[in-house]
Amino acid sequence: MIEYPADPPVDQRWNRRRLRSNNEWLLLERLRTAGPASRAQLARDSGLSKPTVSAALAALEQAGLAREAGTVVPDRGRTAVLYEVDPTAGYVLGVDIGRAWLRLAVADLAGTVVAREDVPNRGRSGSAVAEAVLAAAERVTAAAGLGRGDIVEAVVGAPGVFDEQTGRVRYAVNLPGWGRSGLVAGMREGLATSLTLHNDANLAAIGEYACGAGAGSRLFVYILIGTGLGMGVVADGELFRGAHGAAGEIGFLPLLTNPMPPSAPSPVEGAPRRGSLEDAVSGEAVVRGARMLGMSGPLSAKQVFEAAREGVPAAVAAVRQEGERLAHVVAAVSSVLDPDLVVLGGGVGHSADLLQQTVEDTLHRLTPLRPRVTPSSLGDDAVLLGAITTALRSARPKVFDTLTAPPQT
Amino acid sequence: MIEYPADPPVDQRWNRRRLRSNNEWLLLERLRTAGPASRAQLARDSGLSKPTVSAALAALEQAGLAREAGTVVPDRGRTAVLYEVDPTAGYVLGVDIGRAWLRLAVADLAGTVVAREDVPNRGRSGSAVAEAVLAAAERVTAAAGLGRGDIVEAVVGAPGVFDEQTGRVRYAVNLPGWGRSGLVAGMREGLATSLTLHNDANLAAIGEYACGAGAGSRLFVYILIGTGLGMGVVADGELFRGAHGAAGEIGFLPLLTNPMPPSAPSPVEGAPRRGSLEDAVSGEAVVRGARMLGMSGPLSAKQVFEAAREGVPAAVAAVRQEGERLAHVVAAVSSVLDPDLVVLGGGVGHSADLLQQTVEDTLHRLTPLRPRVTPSSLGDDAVLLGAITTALRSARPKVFDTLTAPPQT
DNA sequence: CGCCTTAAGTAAAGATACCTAACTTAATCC
DNA sequence: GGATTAAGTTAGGTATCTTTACTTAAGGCG
Repeated sequence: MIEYPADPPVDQRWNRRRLRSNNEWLLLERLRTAGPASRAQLARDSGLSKPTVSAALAALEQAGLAREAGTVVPDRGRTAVLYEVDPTAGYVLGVDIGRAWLRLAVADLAGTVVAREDVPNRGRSGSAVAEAVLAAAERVTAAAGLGRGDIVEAVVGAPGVFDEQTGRVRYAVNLPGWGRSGLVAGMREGLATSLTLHNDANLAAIGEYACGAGAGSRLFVYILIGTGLGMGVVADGELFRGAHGAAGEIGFLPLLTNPMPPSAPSPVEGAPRRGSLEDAVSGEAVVRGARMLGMSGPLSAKQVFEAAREGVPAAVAAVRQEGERLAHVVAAVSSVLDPDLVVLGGGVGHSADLLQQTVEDTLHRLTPLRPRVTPSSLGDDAVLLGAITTALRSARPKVFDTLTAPPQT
Repeated sequence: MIEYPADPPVDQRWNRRRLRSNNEWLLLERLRTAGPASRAQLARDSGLSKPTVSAALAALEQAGLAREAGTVVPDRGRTAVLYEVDPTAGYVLGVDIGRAWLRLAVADLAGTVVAREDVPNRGRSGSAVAEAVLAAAERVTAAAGLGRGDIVEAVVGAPGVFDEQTGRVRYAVNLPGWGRSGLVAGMREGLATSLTLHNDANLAAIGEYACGAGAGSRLFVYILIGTGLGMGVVADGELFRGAHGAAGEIGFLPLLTNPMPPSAPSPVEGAPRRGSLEDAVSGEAVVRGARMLGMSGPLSAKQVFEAAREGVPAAVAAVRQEGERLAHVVAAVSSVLDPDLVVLGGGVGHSADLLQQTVEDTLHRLTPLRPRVTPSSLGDDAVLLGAITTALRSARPKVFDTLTAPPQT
């Protein structure tokens, strides 16, 4: 690292000096994904020679990145010493800023959650949310027995599209004041770590892909139906962002769905556009539909679904209509992206079992490109787990670089 | 290559033995993308030392992959010897199977077309097309002064989605008999090279991205509007395929467009589904729209556009309606993918200048996510150039591996 | 119990490909 | 014609990997 210019050219990564480091990284990744293994085992699997593996593992152990993990006695021959990744080499913070709840969790490098806190969030405005996040982050870090410096990376999920250039959040329809500039910068400063803000539907997609119903899918789509309507796309394990990070903002799809009168005009800044798909498919639309079909009294989407489960005809019909509308969304998305799996999540997604049949039947009518459609398996934790997964992705190489860097003079 | 197992594990690519080879590859790529350069220049740019670069270039020249390209006299100092990629180290074949024309071209490794042939194709059925392709490939290869063995890679573009597993083409709506099994295998055998079949809209997208209007776009969408309706998506320079290679089959979008009566029932196998978007937006729909608005006589889409250019009111109105329908397509695609550029190509795309204003105005009404929309710049050659680009991509590493492989005993 | 077999792990020697430093070559400038 | 500058080469040194051969530690067996 010393003999090369400060800003090494691209080719530099191929240089011999990095070969050692690269092999160490590959061995560490192998340990992480394939579990504990002996040095001889690693040598066989990686194609490296035994002496090389021994040397690399000694260096990794020295750096605090790997550790011994017991021994195993083979059928014949000498006892093998197993090694595993040391998950305590670094920690990450995940935050889910939802309309009703703030959820925070600290996880170690293996992804194990070591502390968690859920805080009610209803009614808070932009800057109050940012302050509440900072306070809760402080508490949850302490609860994990950690200090600030132990958090290598923080990832925050929230509605809207964050624009790195202006430092503002766009399309954050359901969180008043969240679009204000400087909020993210403030949080970043307060946490004193690398912090990134992501769209909640995108993180939920990653969460569901990494630890939920989406595992192993080649092209995975997560549709978040709740207060608003969002979508996250994971292609070959990578989040699909689009040119401006706004991929999946399907609230603006001009679709041919069954008739649904627009919501009443609203003076609230940033409320869903009347007549938009978001307005026609989100939770509140289910309520409107049920009212049109004759239900009365104070209603929530949840109550409509419960009534449908009990067989109340108007509720059943309202749910069927919602299923048909959703099928149009799935059909549109499928014809563009060709996913093999669509997961329905969010408030309405919780009742996806009620919707599934209608969605599948309608889909059959609409298009020959029909992906599998299933309900979310992580429920309300999808965003939080996605935030942790995303944070781990950037934290792991960062920790590796830090701990294997040559000692400074 | 000899000391390692036949099927080397993943990590193997990091081994020292491959370091040399990798650096040679990187230097070659640098020569290819940044043009001729001296060895000292390459050393500065790549971060490798002068002796290493000299040795690598000697090996590349020996292998026939690079060659001297004149000299240059700097302001002061010794004359530098320039090197460039040797484009004659291998050739590729690109084929565009269109409804009206077969287009074939042979290009060298630099992408320069060295022979080309266009053959009328109207009225041929599946197996006749395959035979015509083989015969024309034979002729065009000979015209380039090459034999079979010189063609390293062939890429064929055609409508429909090719399924590697069954060996059949699906959704090839406008090419009767093209869905028959074994056609691709037959062509592969007849050409005696590695041959792959790709969707025509996908290849056109790659062509337009690599050498046309899409250059430099982060997320680029090409919409092919002609006999049918297709789309290709290029994200960060890579084609986006979807889980089953059917991404971009937007003929099945359930969209809310202005009214357009479905085409007359057709007994032809595989004709566009009546009432589908494909049926409502493709070239033939423009004709139907014009008839509804009062135009009569034998009409083609081209003629309607020409009439609109001359100001015939019914034609102008028909074109405006087509523009509105297209805007819905662009709006839907944009809300899912968030592209920064949409290029309109194919027969209708040729008249994109007439459509552009309407598309932009309608888009404005529909959504805040508005990508740039421009007409194709390659016209009818987009598919062919995309095929060549795709073929080059796999041919280049293949040629490199072949020519740098250690001599067999 | 000691010896054989087997497999894990280590030590020493050899190979490769890189870097640095110093040199040679070839051009311009004065 | 010599100084200067930059291209390219030669020679020597170093890091990292592989190979080969060895040591260590376990179980099986006569």
